[in-house]
Amino acid sequence: MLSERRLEVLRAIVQDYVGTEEPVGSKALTERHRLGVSPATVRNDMAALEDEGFIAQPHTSAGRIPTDKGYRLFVDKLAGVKPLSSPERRAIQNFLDGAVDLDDVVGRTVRLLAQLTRQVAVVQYPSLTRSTVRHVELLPLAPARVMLVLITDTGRVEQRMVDCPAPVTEDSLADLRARLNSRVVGRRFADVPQLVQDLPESFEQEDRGTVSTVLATLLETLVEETEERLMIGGTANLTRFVHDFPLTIRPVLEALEEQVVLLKLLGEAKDSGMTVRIGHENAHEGLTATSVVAVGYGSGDEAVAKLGVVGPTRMDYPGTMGAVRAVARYVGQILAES
Amino acid sequence: MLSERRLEVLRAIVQDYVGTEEPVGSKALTERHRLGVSPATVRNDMAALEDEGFIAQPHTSAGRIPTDKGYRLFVDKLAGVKPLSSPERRAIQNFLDGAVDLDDVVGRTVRLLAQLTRQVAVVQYPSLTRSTVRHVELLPLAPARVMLVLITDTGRVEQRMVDCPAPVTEDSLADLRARLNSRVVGRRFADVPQLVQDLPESFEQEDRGTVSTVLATLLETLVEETEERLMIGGTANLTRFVHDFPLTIRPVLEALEEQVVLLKLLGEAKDSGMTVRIGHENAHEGLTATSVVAVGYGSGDEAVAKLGVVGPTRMDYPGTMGAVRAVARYVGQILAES
DNA sequence: TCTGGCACTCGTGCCCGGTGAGTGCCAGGC
DNA sequence: GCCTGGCACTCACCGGGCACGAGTGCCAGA
Repeated sequence: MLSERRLEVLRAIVQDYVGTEEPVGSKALTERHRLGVSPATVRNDMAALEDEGFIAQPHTSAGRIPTDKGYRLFVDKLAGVKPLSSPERRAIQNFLDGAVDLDDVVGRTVRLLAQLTRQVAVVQYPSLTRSTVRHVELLPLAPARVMLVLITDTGRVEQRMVDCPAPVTEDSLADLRARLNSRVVGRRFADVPQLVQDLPESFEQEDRGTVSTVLATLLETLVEETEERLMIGGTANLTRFVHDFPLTIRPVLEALEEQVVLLKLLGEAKDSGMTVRIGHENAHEGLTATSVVAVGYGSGDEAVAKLGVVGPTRMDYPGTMGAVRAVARYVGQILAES
Repeated sequence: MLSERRLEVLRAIVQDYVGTEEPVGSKALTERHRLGVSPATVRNDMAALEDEGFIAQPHTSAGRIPTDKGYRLFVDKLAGVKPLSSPERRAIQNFLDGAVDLDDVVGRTVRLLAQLTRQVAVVQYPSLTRSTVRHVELLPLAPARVMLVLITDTGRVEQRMVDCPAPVTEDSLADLRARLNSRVVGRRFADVPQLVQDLPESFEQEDRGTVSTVLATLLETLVEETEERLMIGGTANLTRFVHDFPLTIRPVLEALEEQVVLLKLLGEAKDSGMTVRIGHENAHEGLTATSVVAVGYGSGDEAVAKLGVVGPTRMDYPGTMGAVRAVARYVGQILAES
């Protein structure tokens, strides 16, 4: 195992490199940190750290930079989560209050997170299947056309157009609405399919077609593809690193445009607690130079969705983790209030 | 006025520069185009074009590149709109069909436009005020809490939570819903404020507070700030020009993140016909190296919103204009069907 | 009015040596 | 046994000098 001092050297290297964005040498390290030993000793420690694969030098006669493995050790053992300052906390609250609907909440959260971390922010809408049903509405728009509106306890509203096989009367629609709601309100969306399974049978023959069509549409909205939505922001922050990954920016932007990739990325994060994936730990090859910090959020103790940031592996992990966690908590509160 | 041949030279310069991304010289020009004259003659023409401000040279002993004024002349007089190939048309239709709701339509449109033009695509949601009301729904979620849902003929659905001053009965809510809808359904949202102006007066004293609150919320959703929404995509295409504007990419990304800027940009476009704004014609300083091609779209003959692309001034104008126009038409069709 | 010729400009690429940051190693000291 | 100062070595980076060539403007002649 590495000695205490060597870990300290690694921590110093990570901190300096994150700050200066330049390979750090033994002399600079002893000048900027009170390690209590000479550069020569640090050099020996650095050689050892390099043997273990925690740091590397871009070329001979340059300083060292942390490897993915080095960052991993730093995040796991050496760094805590830096709590936000109280002005920052107030700013978060002020910024998130006053959102008029869920789109607004998510939009503000993305901007806030991007601004706080100065990185690319990704916020997932509350998952339908993990939310509970607040109300299901059926609106007759034309004789054989109904709009289905789903409302969750997190404020998410989804609507679908339903083309019925036959004209529907106002009365039978009201009937369906009432019976549907009595079964599903307050239940989790994930349970809805089995809760409504036998519903068509309880209707008159003539309405069964309509009921089945409506239910089919309802179930379709719960399919993963349509139920998962997200918003991203702060992509301009990618350009902050234009000098050290000028062409790496492209695959990242491309990955960010692929909702599938992002959803997978967030999906891989643990449901509870914070997940940090560093460089090559990300499966997607466009993101091997980036790290992802993600955390679940929800109105209660259970996560209904995830949010996080994407940035270069050389990021301020303690600060980023602090901001991500704090924002997730506040968003949870806002959702619980609505 | 410029002679026919000089215009031809300008056209050739624009085409070559767009293709090669490099300043074009007199010799290369005569080799690649059948101008019927020698390089020396072309040089004289180029000198004249430069005097008039249509082209410029980045430095002595380099070829010429078009100026914003040169592109302007090219777009206005020299270039047509290039119609799409029929496979492209089919691809558009296939891609846009199968959208499940408006979000999906807009999302697909953005991706489609970005892919076709290989540039950044911007699509505005149908404006509320320019759409007509299909239905207004009031859902009781709690004794003194109502969800207001607006549905437009373009398929856009907006919802707002309303906290009422007093508990509302199911009956009075139904009453309000009925009276409200009878007044506004089929009318334009822009006219709604005056249509509902005297509505509270016709209610019992005890319900007036609730009615006013609901109406106030309704009117709030029509305020410009919340009513305008848009989606962008294809930002990864910006990196295609990383070698010729490596740091210019940042202000562009920043501008794209500012919804306000984008809305203003689209707002400046003409309601009917296509608008092309080139380089410095854009007021925003982050966008002086980019051009915007925008066009209105709508389910009928009137535009309900705009869409377009943002790209470098050195873009394929005929192709881009063709793609933008075609996509706008198809989106209009899709909206009309829904 | 067009053309070929010619001198000139100047950005680009390349080589090259100096500089300095940083390293690895080693002998000596605590 | 671990730490330290000293020392030779490596090599990226920087700036100057130089050749090259694309492209131009101008002019005389057709």
